Amino acid sequence: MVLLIDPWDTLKKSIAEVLETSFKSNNWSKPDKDFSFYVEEPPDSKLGDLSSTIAFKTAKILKTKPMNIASKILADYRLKPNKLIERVEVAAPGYLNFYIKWSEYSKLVLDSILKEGDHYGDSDIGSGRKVIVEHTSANPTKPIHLGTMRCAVLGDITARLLRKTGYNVEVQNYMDDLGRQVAVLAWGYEKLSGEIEKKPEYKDDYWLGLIYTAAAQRIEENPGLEEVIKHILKKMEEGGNEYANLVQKLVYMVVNGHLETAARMNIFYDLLIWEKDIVRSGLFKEALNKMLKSPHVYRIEEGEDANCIVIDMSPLGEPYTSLKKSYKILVRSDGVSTYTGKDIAFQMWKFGLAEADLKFRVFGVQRNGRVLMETAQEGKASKNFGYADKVVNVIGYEQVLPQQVVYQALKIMGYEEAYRNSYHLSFQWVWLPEQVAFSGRKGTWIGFHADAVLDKALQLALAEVEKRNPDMEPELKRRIAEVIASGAVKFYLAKYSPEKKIVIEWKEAINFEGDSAPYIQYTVVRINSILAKADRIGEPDYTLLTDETEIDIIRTLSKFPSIIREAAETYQYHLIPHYCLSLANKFNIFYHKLPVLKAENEALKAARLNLIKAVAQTLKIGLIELIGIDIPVKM
RNA sequence: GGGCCCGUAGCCUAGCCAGGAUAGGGCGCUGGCCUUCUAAGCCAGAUGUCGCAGGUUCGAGUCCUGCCGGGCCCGCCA
Repeated sequence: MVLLIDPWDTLKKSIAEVLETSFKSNNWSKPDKDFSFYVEEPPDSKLGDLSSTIAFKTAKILKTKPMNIASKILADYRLKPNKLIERVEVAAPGYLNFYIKWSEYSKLVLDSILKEGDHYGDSDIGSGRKVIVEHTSANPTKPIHLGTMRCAVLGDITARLLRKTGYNVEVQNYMDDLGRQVAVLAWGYEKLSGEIEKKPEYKDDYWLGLIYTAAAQRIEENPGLEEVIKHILKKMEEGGNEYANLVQKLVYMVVNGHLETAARMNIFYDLLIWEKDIVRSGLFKEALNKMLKSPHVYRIEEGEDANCIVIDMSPLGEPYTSLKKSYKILVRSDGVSTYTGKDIAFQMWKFGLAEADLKFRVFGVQRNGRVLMETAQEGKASKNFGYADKVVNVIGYEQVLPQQVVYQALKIMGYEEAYRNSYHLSFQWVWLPEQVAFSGRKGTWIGFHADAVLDKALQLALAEVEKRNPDMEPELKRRIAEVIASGAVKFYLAKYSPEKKIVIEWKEAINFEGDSAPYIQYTVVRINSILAKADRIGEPDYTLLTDETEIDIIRTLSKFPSIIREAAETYQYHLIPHYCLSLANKFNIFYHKLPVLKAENEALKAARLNLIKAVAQTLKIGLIELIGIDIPVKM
């Protein structure tokens, strides 16, 4: 049984109780919302640790001045004090300020954290339900660039956070191996691989990316080549021929490159899904038959869209009724499904609403020791994949409407539950300096693909490690530099709110100071170094932790479970990086002010040792477990 | 034409969903702190019409309306 301790929430609830008790005993009419809604944090801890503005909000209904209401609540509180609250004050023009009894609360917080260990912050919100997180899903024609990497990072943190909150998580990476782009790559490989030489230092995905970009440009200049591409596409669809085999080979080369890059950032997957297998599995046909049972899915008989099968979105009202056509085409007049159609079918499969004849086999073992599976016609059927209770698709913001269409389609077809449990985690793309967009075709990715950024970061990190630890053995230096470099880049992509566009700035992307992963890593390394010097921790007396820097740490520590829950429930994953920064900062302030090993007495020393141990432990959960950034042994 | 997202100091950003007390960080800048637990750190300082204009409210960065600037979406493309 997982312990579910949330000290901050406990505190807020007990204050809500104070409010509720007073309202009841005065026979005041209840406010609109739950009492805990009226418990907030004052801007400055001098004004209390928690406060309430309930007196303002109910003044009108109760026909009394806020000051009177607040005073009455205070008087009622005094009749029935709470053991976690030191005192309550009323401040003009009607604030209620609550001061925590730190001698009690600190012990509660630190005891629970040390007892729970790595499980601090765990919850059972998911109660074992299955969630599928799809992310990355990059075109397999070039290496992953920073934009795609942002998608991967957001998806990775989503998966980690959902695991922490009690979900059974399956991470999928969807690969379009039938699209025009791979046909272009195949053509380029045939015609240009002599011209664009593979140098030994090139990774496969980088080399093929160069070929793809050159090929795309060549084809753009020679419209006549379009026919050749069409021919390749046809062969690919037929399968079992030279082109189909070539494409498979190339796509595997690229995807292996993607996986290697992702692994550098501690990002791993459970299942690779090939579009080719989806198409051949009969999934779409099966799903379409189910869709056609809905009165809102039908074939158009006349007009410009004659012979198309469409889904009528008009029952949903705005914004669909104001589209040019209030329906979406699922099957073209030539019988081929559209992207939207396929996407609806795929989403149905994720929820187990269409089973399809999908087969699976082992793709390989990842660096973290976990097996990666892939769909394959030669594989075996399995019920381990799909059948999700909840689906999170991490996809760019430009697909907001298409994704909405997919989810709404589920609703229209009567899959209300699936509709409600579908979430599109959208994010803005990463832009190159000078606001240039990433483009595979134009080759703007060259030099800004994730590997290049990581390599550049590694170089800089190595120089820093060298400067600080000249005598360290080279292999260790390199390992430490790698952890610092990849951590810095991953953190950079994780710390911004997803709807914010990122324009790459080298100084920010490869930053080892300030709001960065190395700042947090350094903090943990620092704590570990102190802990290593302490032979044994005696009997702590937490009531001695009275300095504001100590109190501030305990306060922040105690909020961790609440932050995790909020991040997971509202999909605001950047809350985690920000929390880690804030906790690290609070420790560093304390560190510069007060001694640990040379504390005035043994009981205080033990209390401080446990305090910093709790900080290190919490930062490790945040950084390693939730963001997927390792911490070096030394810095 | 309809819709979505962003606009907070020279630069980057949190806070906006659930309105509250002097708008938090970081980079850069100025000045301090390593014979004392790792200076990738800490302290002090300067820098703000929270895009603009109205409105709602006892109270607006936060809610509503209109506008401006930037990005995006509205296909028998994916």
